[in-house]
Amino acid sequence: MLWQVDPTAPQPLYEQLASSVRRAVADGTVTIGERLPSAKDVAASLDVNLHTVLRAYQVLRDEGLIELRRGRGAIVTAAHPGHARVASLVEQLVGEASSIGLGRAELAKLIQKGT
Amino acid sequence: MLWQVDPTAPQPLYEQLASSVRRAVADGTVTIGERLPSAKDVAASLDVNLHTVLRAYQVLRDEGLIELRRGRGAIVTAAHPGHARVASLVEQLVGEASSIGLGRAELAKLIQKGT
DNA sequence: ACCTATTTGTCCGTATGTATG
DNA sequence: CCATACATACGGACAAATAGG
Repeated sequence: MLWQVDPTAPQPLYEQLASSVRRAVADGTVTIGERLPSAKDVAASLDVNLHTVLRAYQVLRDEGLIELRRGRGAIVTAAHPGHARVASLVEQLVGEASSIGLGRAELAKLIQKGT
Repeated sequence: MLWQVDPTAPQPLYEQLASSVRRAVADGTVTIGERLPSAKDVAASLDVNLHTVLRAYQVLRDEGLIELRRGRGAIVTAAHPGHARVASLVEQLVGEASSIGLGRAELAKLIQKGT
């Protein structure tokens, strides 16, 4: 896959790295079930710090696009970044809402009304 | 406010720090508009690393509980952690959904159905 | 069952940048 | 102009989970 990083760009490196993965997933360069190269390898090949790559991976995990596990690496779990993000947010939202006593029906109303 | 950290606990330090703030907000020890002590001060007083405190603050920002700004610090923006989190998620969700062509009505249906 | 290598997770330290006051 | 405070990036160290021999 294509990794693009430009140290002079206004966006942080970790965000550029995350975008590279999102782009690759979006255009089918990498597909569900595939494993991304280890953060160490990416860092070495791009000459950026290991932590910077790990941070990008964690961003993508929070978006629901990949799954991260020690010893295993980063596995792509969704085909469309946008959909994965929405699905992830819905899941989190339903969980958090229930913890303050809001069910799906109340949530639906709340969203439809516009806060 | 009360900062509790236990290096031997299973939870990460940054999560323990975030919990301390959540607790303080929940019980009214700190209120909306108040500023949390600078990450540097917290780090020094608890003898933890600056980044660990900053990470905790960033978690709380993602939850919608505080606002972070360079030079200004961390300002509490919500009275109830749970509500802030839900509101933050709703806001993000509506935004992300619209970027993939989903409006509030479709979202509401999607949430009500249960994935 | 054991050991080793791999890979992410956390924490520490340092340096520099950027926005605020 | 200068001090404050968060943001990013680099580096190193160790822990924990996984996979494979």
